[in-house]
Amino acid sequence: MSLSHALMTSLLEKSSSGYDLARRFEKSIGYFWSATHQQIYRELARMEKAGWIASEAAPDGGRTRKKLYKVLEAGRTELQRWAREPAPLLDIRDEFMVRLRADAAIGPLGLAPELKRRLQLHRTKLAAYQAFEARDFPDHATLSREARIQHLILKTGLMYEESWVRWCEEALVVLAQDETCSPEEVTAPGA
Amino acid sequence: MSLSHALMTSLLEKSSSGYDLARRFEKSIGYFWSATHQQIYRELARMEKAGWIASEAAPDGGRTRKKLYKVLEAGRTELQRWAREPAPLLDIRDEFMVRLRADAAIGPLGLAPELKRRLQLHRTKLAAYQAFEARDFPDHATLSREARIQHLILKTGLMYEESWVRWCEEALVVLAQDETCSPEEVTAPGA
DNA sequence: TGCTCCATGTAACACGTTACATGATTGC
DNA sequence: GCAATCATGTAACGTGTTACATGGAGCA
Repeated sequence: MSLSHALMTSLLEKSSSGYDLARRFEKSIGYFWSATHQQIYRELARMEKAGWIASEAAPDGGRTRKKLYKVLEAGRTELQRWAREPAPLLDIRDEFMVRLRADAAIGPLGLAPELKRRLQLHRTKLAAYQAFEARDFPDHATLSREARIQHLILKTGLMYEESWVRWCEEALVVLAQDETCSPEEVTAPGA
Repeated sequence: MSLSHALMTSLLEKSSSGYDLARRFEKSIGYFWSATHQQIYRELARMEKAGWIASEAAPDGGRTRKKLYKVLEAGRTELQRWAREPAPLLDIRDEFMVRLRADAAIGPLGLAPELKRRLQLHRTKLAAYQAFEARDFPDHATLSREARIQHLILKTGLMYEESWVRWCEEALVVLAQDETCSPEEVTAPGA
């Protein structure tokens, strides 16, 4: 997998400890790629063993156990090699689609509340991305290559959330045509 | 996880063997949810043990080893219970985004060819979905509830591929501004 | 006879998730 | 002193992936 390469990319941007990486993966990076701290520690240990990264005690005079990881030349080379490999398209694999199929197969299951919850979550995320965009990419012409690529990545999230917001709104209309009855009233046709 | 529930939903639509399910997951369902035959056999065995489904020899007079699985009442109940649980939003976790970040961090890596390949794949999928839509949902008003939900699911795929096609086209423009040099000319800034 | 497809399965491993554990530092 | 947060780790388990194995059916 590529968690190791995601971590190295993050370390190239800024040398960090496992703990810091875990927090970054919960926040900005985590909007596009999530990982638990256990995954991260495990992967850091492997990468150090492989000679891709090296750690040293944090420059705090030994007051904490904190380790600072930095990418070695071998790691940089590996990242370049890997980046040129073809990347698999991610598949959708959305559990909610399975639920919709089940709803179609065995009758109204009362999915509207869940759909509303999801719509709300997507709207929240969209607003967060729009705020990022306004803050970090205010002008259009004067950006560096690096900034333009980071903007491109952010636009993936914007595109994604915009699409889901529209889709949820449409789905609510479709479900509303049938779910005038409450979920409690549903009976299994095969029962 | 919900592979078991995806399989039960599929079995509700049509009682099948593991082999048939595997082929269906490679095709229509697999556009939204993929699974290998090993996963499927393992999951079918578990579900039979749990009393959610039952198997019998296929009605072919014992000429093949084929087993026909069908959903039991306990399985249907479980599916209804599960469908009402909140479903996690799927995260993006796209390896290509990591590659783009790496490209931004350590300089042009020659991602354009890969991007073109992905654009082509998305266009192909989009065309396939559009063909499904034209074939299965030709009119707009006279559809059953089940058909309207299945149309909704298909529209997820359409939305998804349309978005990616647009994004890839935009990304190509961004990368073209810098990748006038060939990948071979790239040197690592830190070397 | 040999090839391909049908049909099911075992085994080993990689990755992701969850629970639990440990000890130090910071702030009240 | 106590709680929260920092910081790292072990263990167990579930799921997904890959390789390999088995044997029958249909066809040239």
